[in-house]
Amino acid sequence: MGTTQLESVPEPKYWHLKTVLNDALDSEFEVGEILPNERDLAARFGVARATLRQALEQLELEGRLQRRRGVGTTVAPPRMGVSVGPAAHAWPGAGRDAWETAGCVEAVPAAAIAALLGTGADEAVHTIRRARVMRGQPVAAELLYVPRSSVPGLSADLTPAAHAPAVLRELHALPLEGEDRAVELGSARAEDAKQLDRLPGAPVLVVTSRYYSAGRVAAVSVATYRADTCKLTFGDAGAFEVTHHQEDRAQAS
Amino acid sequence: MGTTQLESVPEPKYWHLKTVLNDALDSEFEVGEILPNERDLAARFGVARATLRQALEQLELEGRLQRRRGVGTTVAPPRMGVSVGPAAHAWPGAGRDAWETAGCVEAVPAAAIAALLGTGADEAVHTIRRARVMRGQPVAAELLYVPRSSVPGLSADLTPAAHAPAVLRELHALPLEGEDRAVELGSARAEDAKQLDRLPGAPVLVVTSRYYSAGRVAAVSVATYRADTCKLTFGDAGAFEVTHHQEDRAQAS
DNA sequence: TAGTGGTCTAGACCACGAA
DNA sequence: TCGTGGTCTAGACCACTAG
Repeated sequence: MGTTQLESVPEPKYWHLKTVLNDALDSEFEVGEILPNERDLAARFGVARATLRQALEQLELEGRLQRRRGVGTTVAPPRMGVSVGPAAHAWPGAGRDAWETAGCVEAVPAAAIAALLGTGADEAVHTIRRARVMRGQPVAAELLYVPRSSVPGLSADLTPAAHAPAVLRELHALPLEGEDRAVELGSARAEDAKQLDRLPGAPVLVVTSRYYSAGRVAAVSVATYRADTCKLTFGDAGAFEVTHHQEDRAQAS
Repeated sequence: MGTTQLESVPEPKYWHLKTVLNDALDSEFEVGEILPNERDLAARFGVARATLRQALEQLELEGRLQRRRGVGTTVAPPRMGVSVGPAAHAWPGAGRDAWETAGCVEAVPAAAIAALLGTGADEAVHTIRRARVMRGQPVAAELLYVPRSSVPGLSADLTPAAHAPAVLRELHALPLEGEDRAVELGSARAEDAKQLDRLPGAPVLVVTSRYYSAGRVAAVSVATYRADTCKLTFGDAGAFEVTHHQEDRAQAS
């Protein structure tokens, strides 16, 4: 036939639904506004609830929606730009960063962490758990590993409350020579999820950083950022001022 | 009662299933090996196929599995470390990077891109579509936006084949003063998905870069990386040599 | 207690890839 | 043609939040 193909690859329902909802969010809803519940929405669009949920899941992954059990689905604000350095080479937690220390223990890290640190397989290191907070929301859960050899001046007996601050103080006194970073997609484990106020399995951006001093790795940080609410920024120039909504429209066009 | 709670928060089946499968992948399967099909696996674990798929989806998101329609589910190799600069300040595509130009047009970009570039809302810019290939696999689809004012020396009439190389040549001749970067989670649109050999909606890491020259934004790049197969690396030090499997075990411990 | 999202089931059909 | 993963349905029950 001489006619053009109408739809050689028929679009899945949930994909079309996602587009429709995305447009509706731009034109008919305000940030923070609550959507109709899933059963009503599914009925309104004439699909099964599971199909609707497939569309909602994608929109949540893209940071357009926020869903909370027992509450409802709300329109998410634009993603927060979160600087993850290297902003004028600095030790983690130095400066006026909103990091909150949640605890500190000395423990043998996982094999992969020990490999990054260059420590022995059975060597205990200072392990500091921290939370990063922006605009009153937790955005990241971090585990900071500091070998004992990096902070030799540490006094032997410390109260739990004094432990983390003392390690950080010693660490910040070292000359920082360089840093390394890697970013990959992961899913939140139970402990991190709790700290991030999300369910286990929520998508996160895992940032693994190595800090160098005296030609060695002086510390390693594994920080898991909420992928739905955060946009990680790198580099020395100013933060991107474009809003998330504009970027979405850019992608859609 | 004086007994401790057994499970105040009962673990979802798919979550437990994911753990079991993850361990099995480490101990009983080789990279590239094909798993039993979903119907058999579901029956073996005594769950519905949808529940099994929920576990498989998470494992695929974490880069442990690769699923292809009509073929089957295979054990994925460790994620590739992909450098996304700033590696000795360089224009995109300079050096021996495995970028393949797919096309080039002059078009008015989306409003968000125009805002990043600082161009007028109706101003056409050179738009180059490229693919980044590593180890024979496509890892990223990129759109590179170059305003006409950044490459004033460009001859007016160019054949389509000569267009992109000419723009890149002019761009690389400029002095690069700095760069900006942001990383966020997104889902692949149809065009990018095709280029990445994935289905639309596949999770991607969107890297937005601004390149500065003469105090202005000389080019903007929006690159979407396959989130399942890529680990983005930043910084000047050598690449992380830890394998993905080790990292997974580190997370799990 | 009522209403929300989260989990789970047992089916069905479709699109794709390989033989 | 056959087996695979991808989509979709119409239910059900559970966990959580708020009033």
